[in-house]
Amino acid sequence: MPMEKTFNAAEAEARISAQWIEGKAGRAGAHAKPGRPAFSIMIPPPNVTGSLHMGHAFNNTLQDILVRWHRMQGDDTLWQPGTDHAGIATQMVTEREMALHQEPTRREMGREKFLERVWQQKVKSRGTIIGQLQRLGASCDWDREAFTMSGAPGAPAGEAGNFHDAVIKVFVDMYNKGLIYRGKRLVNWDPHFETAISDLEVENIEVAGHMWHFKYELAGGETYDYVEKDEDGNVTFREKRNYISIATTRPETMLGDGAVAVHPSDTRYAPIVGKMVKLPLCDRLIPIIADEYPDPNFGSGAVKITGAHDFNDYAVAKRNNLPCYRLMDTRGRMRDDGAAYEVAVARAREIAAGSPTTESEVDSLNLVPTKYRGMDRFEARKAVIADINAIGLAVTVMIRETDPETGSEHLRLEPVVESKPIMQPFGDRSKVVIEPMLTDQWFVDTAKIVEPALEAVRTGRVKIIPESGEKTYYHWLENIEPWCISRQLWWGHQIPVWTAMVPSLKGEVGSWRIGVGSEIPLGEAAQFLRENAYDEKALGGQLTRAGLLTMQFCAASAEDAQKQIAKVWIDRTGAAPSNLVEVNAEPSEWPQFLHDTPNKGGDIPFWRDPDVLDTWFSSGLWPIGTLGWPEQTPELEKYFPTSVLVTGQDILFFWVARMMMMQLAVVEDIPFHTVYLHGLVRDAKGKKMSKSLGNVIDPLEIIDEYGADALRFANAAMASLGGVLKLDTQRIAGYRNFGTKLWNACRFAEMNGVWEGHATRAAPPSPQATANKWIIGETAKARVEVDAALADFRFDQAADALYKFVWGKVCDWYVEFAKPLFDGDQADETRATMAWVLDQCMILLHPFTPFITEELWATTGTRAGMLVHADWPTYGTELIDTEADREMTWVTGLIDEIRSARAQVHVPVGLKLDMLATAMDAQARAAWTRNEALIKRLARVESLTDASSAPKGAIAIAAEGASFAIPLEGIIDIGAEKARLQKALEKLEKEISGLSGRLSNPKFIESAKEEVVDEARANLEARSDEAAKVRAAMARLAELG
RNA sequence: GGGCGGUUAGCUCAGCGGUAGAGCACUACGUUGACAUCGUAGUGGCCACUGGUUCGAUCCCAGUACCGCCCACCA
Repeated sequence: MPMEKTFNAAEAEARISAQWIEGKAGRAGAHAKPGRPAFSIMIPPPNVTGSLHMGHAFNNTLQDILVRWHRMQGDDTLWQPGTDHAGIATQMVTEREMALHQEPTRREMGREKFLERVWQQKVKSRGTIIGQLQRLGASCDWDREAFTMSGAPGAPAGEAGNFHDAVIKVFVDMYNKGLIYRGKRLVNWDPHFETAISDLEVENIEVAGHMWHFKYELAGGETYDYVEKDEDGNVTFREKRNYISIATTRPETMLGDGAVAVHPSDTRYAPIVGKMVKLPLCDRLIPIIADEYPDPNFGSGAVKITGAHDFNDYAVAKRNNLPCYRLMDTRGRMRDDGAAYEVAVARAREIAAGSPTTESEVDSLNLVPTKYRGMDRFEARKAVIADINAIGLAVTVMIRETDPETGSEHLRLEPVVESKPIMQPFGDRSKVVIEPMLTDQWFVDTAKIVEPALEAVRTGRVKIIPESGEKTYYHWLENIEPWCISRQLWWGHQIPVWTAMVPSLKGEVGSWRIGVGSEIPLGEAAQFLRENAYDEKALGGQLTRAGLLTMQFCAASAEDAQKQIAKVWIDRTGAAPSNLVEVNAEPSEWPQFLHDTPNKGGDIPFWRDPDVLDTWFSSGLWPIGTLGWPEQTPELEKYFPTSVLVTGQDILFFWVARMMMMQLAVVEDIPFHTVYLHGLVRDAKGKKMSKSLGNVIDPLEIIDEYGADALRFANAAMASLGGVLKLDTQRIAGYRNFGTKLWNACRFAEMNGVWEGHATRAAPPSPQATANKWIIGETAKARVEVDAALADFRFDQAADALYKFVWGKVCDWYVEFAKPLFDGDQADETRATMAWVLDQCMILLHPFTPFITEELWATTGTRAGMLVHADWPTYGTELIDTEADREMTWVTGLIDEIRSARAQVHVPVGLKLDMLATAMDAQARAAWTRNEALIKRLARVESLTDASSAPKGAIAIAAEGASFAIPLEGIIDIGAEKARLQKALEKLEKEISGLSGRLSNPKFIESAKEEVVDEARANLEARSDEAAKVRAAMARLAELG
């Protein structure tokens, strides 16, 4: 059956994809050859939130190119597929979906039911994603598909796996090494999702904000001389004041102020440092303190300090031992819990007066005045501003107003409100304003594990491409902050830490209250207990049964935790706890357990931390986790560290840096040798693709319209290093055409019986015809170029080389040369050559355009196997015949010249011309003779005869070693020919003047490299030669008039 | 405020010491033994600006302007 005119992508892709999958073409180690190295890539696991977008298509195309390339070379290749549970994003998507279908809310459902629901979402999205990857042609090992939450408790059937175990083990190990700790810290709190998030999940966006100025009055009616001076110390302003002026962009937080801070060097406030001010709207006094933080040149130079709601203020509060009063609940509303305001504020005054307290007590005190309780934070802001204005404590300016009716002037005081852009933090998922919130969270002590990650890149053990990525990497890691890894979500790996009641040792009670209200970070306490608890002397030598305390146990399972708990009980009391019961408790309920125990009904409660881990904690273990760690599997042995990580530069910190730190911390090895970072895919205009802009391009739509190969080739061609990748469908269409071009070259071959009698064509033939010799050399050049480009991750250069070779060399020239050759004596060797060359095109293009090449492979011969497992060629320059190369350059150059001249002089395309050779050296003559049929056909020349000189009215053609003339009196457009020659001459003269200018400069001769000088001389000679010929032709033309 | 990158043909981008290339778009011609998802020929560039290094700079260096991106606590 003859080939169709075009490749039917829609039909063939589905069929071929199924063949690859069923034949396990991407199986780990498929087509591996002895003695070849391993090559492995871990897919950046897509989130199970929906479907893949163009960025994924791009990213996975590059991976597949590398994987197919290595597999064909015989490397033991693994491309590990899988998906990421993406805690916050997936929980969000699922809840959105639930709302859409009027299902019960998450809280109504309860944790267990909700998790079942999310698993459904996971299954659905996973199916979509895997289907998309397969449509793209991704040759992953589908039998190894992984999921970052596989094997988690509650996973439905079919979701078994060991990733969860690996994550838990790492947590436990890192905990035991003191790399993970729990602590009450100010974290970024997302009031929408009601969870802590890491610094990286916060987007700082500039918004139009306001700054309000309030007066805080000195206590006891005191006053002071407020004096401003200029740089020279001259007094510029003096006033008796009874207040200090503060500025704020967040007035509602003033309710939780713990102090007003001024810079120690600020002479304006020196008289009142240490004095107390009355906190407006609150029945509290707060001190004026001196701290380095305030900038005396900004605003009034005095800063209100709200330790619980601002990162800077928190640092100041810590330094100065100020209480941090939390004002908001988890939803960002003003607190409405705890004791009545009067009671709370009374206690706050006691604390301020020196009454001993604990961090947990301070946290439990609700100092939001009754009026504001329960208000949304932005409502509270308005209310606070209004109330401050009402009591006259806003800083005001005097405004002169003219009454429009009476025309009378009067003065009015107006509060100072500056409008200014401020950087406001938003949750990257929720898009709501992030609230700094003082909560108990788990942290990775990144400072302790960062150094090996930095070192690995500094020493070149891990290479980041492009290099600029390394700088960014250093910059972030060198300034790394503790990583908050706990999330108050339900979907994720639950933190493997249990809290249990254990008997307290003497002296422990009061000082060792661990859990809510702990004085010591839990990690430290636990470590201390591990180190000291069994040494009775260290803890006073005696057990007391008087009390119980909470102790935390980090364990891989509840059973392990129970064993640990029992051991502590045995060590302390000599007996295991009678009735250890696991209870479910939210953190807010923990204090109840603390107070209701001991021994309520004889049960000893223990409970698990309800929080889950940050998604990136688990995806940070992707390389080892997917290979079966902690078991020492053969795959781990073989494929780890992985070869390359291909990922977007936007997740360098989120993922790449964390994988580096975690792998090095856990298995003391790098996760990958090379990191290839690519830019973000944008639309044709460079705009970010977003649903709201409506410019999202669905990769499946592109594949439907142009085929997967076209998308893939476009992706490869776009993959230049750095910057934004603008995706243009016109370009994709162009590469679809490229596929068609190859298809039709094969179709031409088929029509000419090229495949017949050339079933085996693994080795290049040894033809006689120059054109055949030449194309073999061109093929070798292409192979060398493609390999070099891919070795450097220059997908664009590889794609470019292939495009130029297949279209520019094979189709434009070689197929045309073959036409006359098929009619001659060398028809058979030409068939053999073309069969081989087209095979090479398929092989070399296969990593880029796997579908069409696989289809052609099957169509054009009887093959031992599929193209996906064909051998990648290794031939190189030895296949280049320099003589043939030179000759064909001469031939194609001559054809170009004749065609160009014909077109410009408006010779009818169909007209075959007689040509004269006015000069021809031996080499030129030989070249002509050997390729006469080719030149005649492509240049539409009827005959060539020798002539002593060019006749009048002829167009002149110059070639190396030869001059030709085409007599066209009466046919040619003399004006056009004159113009053509004039233009050619101008160009030549420009070149000549440049060259001779250089050559006449003695310094050039002296300093330039010899070969450069020689080249310039040769060029000058050649150009001068040509120019002479052109001038002669112009002279002849002039005679014609 | 700090860091990184960019500025080359109408558009999207390569090139990166010897005075410029591709694809698309555009123009003209074209049913030549595969291909109109095509062919042939062409038009189109003070390589952002200003200095410097060099025999020679789009390329190296410094500065300027503009544009991106990332990071950052100025209340």
